[in-house]
Amino acid sequence: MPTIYDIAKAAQVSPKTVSRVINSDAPVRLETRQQVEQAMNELGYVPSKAARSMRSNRSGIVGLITGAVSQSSEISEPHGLPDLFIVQGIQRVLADEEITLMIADTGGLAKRIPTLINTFLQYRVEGLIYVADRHQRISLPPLPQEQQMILVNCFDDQGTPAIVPDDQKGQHDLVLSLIKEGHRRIAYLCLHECIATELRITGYRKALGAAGLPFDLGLVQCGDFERCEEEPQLQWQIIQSWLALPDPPTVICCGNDEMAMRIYGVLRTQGMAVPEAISIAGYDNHRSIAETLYPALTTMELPYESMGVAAAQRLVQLIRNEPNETPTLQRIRGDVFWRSSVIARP
Amino acid sequence: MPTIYDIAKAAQVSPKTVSRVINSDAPVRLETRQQVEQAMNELGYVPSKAARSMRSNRSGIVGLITGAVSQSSEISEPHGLPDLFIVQGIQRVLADEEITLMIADTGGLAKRIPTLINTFLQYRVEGLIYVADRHQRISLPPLPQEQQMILVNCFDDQGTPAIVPDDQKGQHDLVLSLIKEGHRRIAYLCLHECIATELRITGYRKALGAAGLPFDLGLVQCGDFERCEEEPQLQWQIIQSWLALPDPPTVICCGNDEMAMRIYGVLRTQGMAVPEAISIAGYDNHRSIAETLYPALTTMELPYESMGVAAAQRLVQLIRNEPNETPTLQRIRGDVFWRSSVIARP
DNA sequence: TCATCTTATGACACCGATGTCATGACACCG
DNA sequence: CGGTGTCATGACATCGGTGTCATAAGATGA
Repeated sequence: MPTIYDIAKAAQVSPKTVSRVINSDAPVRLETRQQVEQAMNELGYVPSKAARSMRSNRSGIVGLITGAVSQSSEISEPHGLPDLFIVQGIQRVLADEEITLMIADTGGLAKRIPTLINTFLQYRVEGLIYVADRHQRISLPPLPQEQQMILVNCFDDQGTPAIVPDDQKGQHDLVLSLIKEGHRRIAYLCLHECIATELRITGYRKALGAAGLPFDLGLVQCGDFERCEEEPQLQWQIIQSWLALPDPPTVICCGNDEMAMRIYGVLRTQGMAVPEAISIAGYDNHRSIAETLYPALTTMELPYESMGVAAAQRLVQLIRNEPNETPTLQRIRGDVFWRSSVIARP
Repeated sequence: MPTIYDIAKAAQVSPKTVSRVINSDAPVRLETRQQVEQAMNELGYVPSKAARSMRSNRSGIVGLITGAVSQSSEISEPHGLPDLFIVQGIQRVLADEEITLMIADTGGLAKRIPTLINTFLQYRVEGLIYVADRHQRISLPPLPQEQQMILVNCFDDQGTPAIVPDDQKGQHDLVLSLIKEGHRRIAYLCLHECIATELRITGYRKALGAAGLPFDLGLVQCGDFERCEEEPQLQWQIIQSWLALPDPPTVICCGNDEMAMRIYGVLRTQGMAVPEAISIAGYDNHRSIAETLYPALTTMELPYESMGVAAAQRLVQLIRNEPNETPTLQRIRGDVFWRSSVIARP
C-alpha cells in the first residue's frame, strides 16, 4: 500500500505538499495539485487512519457493546424485538457524521464486558455505547475520566446518560386508543415481572383512570410461561376465566407481539375468531410478526430505532462538547400501529 | 491517556523496557517488571492500537459490509431470516482469534459500497466480508491486490471465495423427511423467482424422484404476492384448487416461515386445522416464528450461523496464508427441524 | 586471567501522517 | 528602491509504539 512518500516521489514534490492536496488546508498550485492527484490515482493511494489518528488524537471510531448479536441463539430465552434495530438507528446517525462504528458482542456473558471495553480503549474510541437487550438497571465497570459513554435500553446509578423506551406512556397510549374505539373492558396479559411490565401496568391503569373506567385487578394476568409445554393450556385457562366473567373483556393486550402470535393460535384452536370474537393487541411492533400475522396485529411500537438515533445524536453532542440540556434519563415514545386485529365496538 | 514514555518515566526505565514488559518478547528482571507493572496500573495505561498497527503493519481488524442492519426498515421488502445470524457466527469466530470486527451498513444502497470499502482500507483491515441479504450473484468493485475478501450468501464471477446455503440439498432433505413420514402428495408454495427458488425446486423434484414419486407441476405454485392486500385470497385460491384435485396434497411446503405463518392464518380463517386437516412446513427455521407459532412449525434450517462461522474460519485461513483446499463456492447444509405442524400419514 | 557467552537494558531509527516554522518568488505600496 | 505581505513549497519534529543494534554486568569455560 503506497504512502504519501511514494506519492511525493512520483509527483516530485515533498510529502507535506501531498498532505496539503489531500486535506486542502493550504494553497497548492493547480499544476502541482494535478500532478499529485494523478500520482495518487495511478498508485491507488489510500490514507492510513492509524497514522492520522495518532497525530491528530482523534480516532473517528465509536464502540458499541451489545449482547444482541448472539443473544437469540439461546433457545430458552424469551426474545422480544431484537435490539438490532437500536444499532440500526445508531449506524444511520454515525454514518452521516463520518464516524465508524465498532461493534462488540458479549455473547450473553457480562464478564466479557471489561475486556471488550479495553479493546475499544486501545482503539481510542471517541465514545462508547452500551445497548441492553431489555429495559433494565445495570452497573458497568468504571471508565477513564474523559471517556464519553451512553447507555441504551438501560440505566445506571452513576448518572451516565441513558436512553430508554417510555413504557408507561406506551401502554397508556395503546389502551387509550382501544378505549377510543369503544372498548370498555380491556384485559392485559402481561410479561413476567420486570421494569417494563411495572411501567406498562401503571400506564394501563392511568389510561383507564383518565377515561373514567374502573381498574379491575382480575383483568391483569401474567401470560408469560417461558414457553413451557403447557403454555397454551395455561393461557387458555386465563382467557376462559375472563370469558366467564359477567362482563367479559372485548380485547386482550399482550405483553409483546410474540405472545400475541401465540394467543392467535390458542384462540383459533378453540374456535374463536380474531378479531370477530375478541380483539388482540400486541406490543413492540415487531414487524416480521405484526405485519405478517393474519389478520395483521395492532400493536404499540417499541421505538428502538428512534432510541438508537437519540443515543447517537446525544453521543455526538458529548464528543463535540456541545452543551445539551437533556435529562440524564431520556425516555423515547413510540406510536400505536393500528392494524386489523382490533375492531371498533359500538 | 498515558503512553509508554509516561510509564517509563514513572518506573525509571526506558520506553523499550516498558514495551518488553507489555509484549514479554525479551527477558526483563523481575524487579524491573514489577516496577513497570505497578506504574502501568497506577497510571491506567492502555496501549494504542494505532501506534502498534502502524509499526507492525497489522491492524487486527476485519471489515464487514452488510445491508442487514437497515434493510428491514423498508416496509415493502420481503424479509426472510435476518442475515444478522450470519454476523453472529462471524463474530464468535473472530472474537476467539482476537480480531476486531468493524461493521458497515449499506442502508440498502449499493452505491455506498465503494465508500464503505474505502473506509475499511483506510483502517488497513486484514480482511473484508460481504454479506448479502439473500442468496444472489453480485459484482463488487475491484480491490487492491493483496486484500483478502470473502462473500457470504452470495457469489461473483471473479472467483472470490464464497459461502452460500445449500438450497437444493435443503429442500431435498425436507421433502425426503415428509415422504418418510408417509406423505405422498406434497405441494410447494414457493417464493418468487430467484436463485434459492430455482435450487429448491430442483431439490424438491429430486427428492420426489429418489422416492419414486411423480413430479406434478401443478403442485408447485408461487405463493409470494409481495404482501399485497389480496394475498390471503390469492393464496386461498391456490390451496382450494389443490384441495379440489382428485388426489389432494397432505402437506404444503412454504417458501419461508413467514409465508407459513400467513398460511396458518389463511387456513384457519377458512376453518381448516393445522396440522389435522393439512400439514404445513416452512423454510429458514426463523426461530421467533417457527418456535412461537402454535402449533410450532416444522421447517428446514437456513444455516446462517454456520455460514458465518465457515466464512470467518476461511477468512482467518486466508489472512494467515494457511493452505486450504476448499472450493471457491462452499455450500453449507442445514438440518430439518421437526415440530408439530406436520403429522405422519399412514 | 582472559575470551566468550548470556542477561538486562538503553539509544536510535522508523511506521505514515500532520503541525510548525523557514524560505524563496513575486506583487504591492509609499 | 526597500519594506511588507501573500503564495507556494520544503525541512523537520512529533504522535506512540516496536525493530535493530550497542553496551555493560555478570556467568562460564579453557
